[in-house]
Amino acid sequence: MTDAKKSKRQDILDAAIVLFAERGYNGTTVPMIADAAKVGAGTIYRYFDHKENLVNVLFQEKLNALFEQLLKDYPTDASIREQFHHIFESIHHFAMGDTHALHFIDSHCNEMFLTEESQELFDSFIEYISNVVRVGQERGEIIVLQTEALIGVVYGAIVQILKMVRAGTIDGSSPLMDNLEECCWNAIKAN
Amino acid sequence: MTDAKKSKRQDILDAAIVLFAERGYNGTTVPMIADAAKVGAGTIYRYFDHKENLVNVLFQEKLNALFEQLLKDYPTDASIREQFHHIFESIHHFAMGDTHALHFIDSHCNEMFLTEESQELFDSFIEYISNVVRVGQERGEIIVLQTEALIGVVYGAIVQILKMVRAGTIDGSSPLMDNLEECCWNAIKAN
Amino acid sequence: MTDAKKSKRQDILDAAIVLFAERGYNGTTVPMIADAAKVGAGTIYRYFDHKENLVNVLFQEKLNALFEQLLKDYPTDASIREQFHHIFESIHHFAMGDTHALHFIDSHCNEMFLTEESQELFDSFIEYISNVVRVGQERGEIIVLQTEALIGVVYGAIVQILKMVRAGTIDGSSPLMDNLEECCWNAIKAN
Amino acid sequence: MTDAKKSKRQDILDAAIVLFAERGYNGTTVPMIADAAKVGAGTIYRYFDHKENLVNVLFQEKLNALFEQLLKDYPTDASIREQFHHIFESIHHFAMGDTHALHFIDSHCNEMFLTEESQELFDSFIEYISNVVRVGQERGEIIVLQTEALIGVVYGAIVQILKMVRAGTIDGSSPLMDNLEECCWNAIKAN
DNA sequence: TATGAATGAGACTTCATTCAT
DNA sequence: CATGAATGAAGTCTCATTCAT
Repeated sequence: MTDAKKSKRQDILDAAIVLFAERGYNGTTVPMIADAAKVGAGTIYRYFDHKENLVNVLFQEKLNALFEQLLKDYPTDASIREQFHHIFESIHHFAMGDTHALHFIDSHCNEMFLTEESQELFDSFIEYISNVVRVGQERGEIIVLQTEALIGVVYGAIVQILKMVRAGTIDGSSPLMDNLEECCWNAIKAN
Repeated sequence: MTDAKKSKRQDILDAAIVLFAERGYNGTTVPMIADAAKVGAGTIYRYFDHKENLVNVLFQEKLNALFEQLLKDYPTDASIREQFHHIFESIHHFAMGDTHALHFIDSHCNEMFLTEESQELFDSFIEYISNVVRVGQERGEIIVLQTEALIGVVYGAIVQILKMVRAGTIDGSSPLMDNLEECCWNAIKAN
Repeated sequence: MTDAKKSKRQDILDAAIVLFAERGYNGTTVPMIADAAKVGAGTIYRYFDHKENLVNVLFQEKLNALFEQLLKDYPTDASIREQFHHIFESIHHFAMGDTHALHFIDSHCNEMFLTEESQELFDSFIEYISNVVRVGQERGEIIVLQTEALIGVVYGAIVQILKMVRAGTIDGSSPLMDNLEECCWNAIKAN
Repeated sequence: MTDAKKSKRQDILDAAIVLFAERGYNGTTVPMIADAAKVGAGTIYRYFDHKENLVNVLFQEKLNALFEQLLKDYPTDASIREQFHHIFESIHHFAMGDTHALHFIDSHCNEMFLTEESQELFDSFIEYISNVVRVGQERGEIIVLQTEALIGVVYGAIVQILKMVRAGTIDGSSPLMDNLEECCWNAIKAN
């Protein structure tokens, strides 16, 4: 009771993301979630139509949170390098604050149980970054190669780094992360 | 009988890897595999003790194949840049020849149903590349940062690129891939 | 709801013992039990970990009930003949009250799926009777032959008689049963 | 090869009876039998239509063997006591020569997979002994009680004794067995 | 004749979902 | 609202039986 009484709905989401991140959607049972959330199994169905609904709600909420983080104080008028810094830092900050969210998003973003809405949201997230890359290419700050490919390089690198932070393989604090940001930038910067 | 007489065991493995890559281990049922392999469900159990055994055999076979590809004509005495080229090209070549294998490996390498043997094989694969990075750092060809982190950057980038090739988002042929190799190298090269 | 609200657990046990007694453990399927108990197949697994657990619980419950019957009003200080009467009557009474229990116990007491606990319970039951025989031998009331063999004679005879009562071959009411008790006693009495 | 090369059919029967006696019909798989008999699983189906056929053939062969043993040198004109001796000895001898047969017969004689023919054969075996008891009752050598009940006492006792011999609990050699025969006789003799 | 790989029906068991309390 | 007992469809796995060799 120290922490107030968050709504059951939130308890369920909080329990589910940990399990989905660790065991995957199909490896996680509804009773597992209920136990972890300390609610009855039936209660989950008061808040979510079914398991697929739950995972989609979770996916969208987390992606929206990441998106929000990204848009917060976005340096629209800054150089692409500075925008890149903001993006990297936003994702990093997001992953630090919500240990399982980024891994959950990445490991579920291609699953067939995602609704069109979920997929579109993910696409729009990628698209947002793509635009930055495209502008960077136009401005000569970023190497001119197929945009999607560059996104892949950077997205893949960042997500992998943060997975390793989550796993404890590497440390997620500033000095190293700043250097890794530089690495990622070096991968796509012009020249 | 027109085409050949591949063993049923291979039919099963071939069918399973596609399904595991597309739907994940837990999202794939044994009857699905049997149907795709055009064998009876019971036949699968002649060749594999259980589903977990099947996924582990597959994981190890594919990882060994990747490893072989990597070791084939490995330029031990070349510069780290040339070794990096060989590694990138090997993985690329492997992914081109076996569409689902790399994605299967990457999406299952942290699952709890992998046996110790499977995990150790994966670790030894990562370790092999780590050593290259380490030597590169000693020789001043690669930036000096925590080795694991650099591996993460490069591994994440490569795998993500090849996932996108598999998905058809980007084209896996030479000119682009050579450039992407350069991008990855730029991420970790000294200076 | 007219009749009472026995617990599902008891419904399952009641259905299972009939089937196990009639068809044996391996000849009885879980769906058979579920149908007979008028519950869903899954319900059985709320109360019992697996089929083996169910048969062991049943074995121990019935054996404990028989043991209780045996110990109830046990004439510790009476003659061995009187103790024998009590034993015979207890088993008879038990078999009359629970048609399938004795046959179930006898036909499953050597099966490999019984846990050590189940086997020990059965052994302790036999041991209890053995002690009576031993004392009878010491007191000169019972013939001096290997105790186990005498137990076999009497146990085999009683169980077979009660199987035949169950099958309807013979009638389980007093006059005949009293005579059969005398027969069994005659088999082992001294002189 | 020391022992000649018995027919495969016999190998199968020999392997099957051991397994049926130890694990029951339903607890024994056809591959188990094939392995124990050192034949291919398919071979079993050359000699027996199906598993049920096998168990019925076995049941009838063993019962016929027991019957033969019983009829061999049967002392038709002797006293009932002497006939009883012959019966007891025959069964004992049969059980000694074929370790698993009696237990197999007893533990399968009420199963639902027995054909009518098998059941009738068993009934005729019991009937044969019943007639002896009946004559004994008429002659005043055996107590006058429902014949079936007396059969039950004696049959139950004998079978249980021989099960215990098979299990090694008691020793099946002469001095003890003669005494146990006397016990069984005492159970049913007149006065 | 003998084999054992192959099959698929059916066994045991799990789990998403419902519903009486 | 919340629960968790109950359900049965569906999953994993076994095994009696067939059939190409």
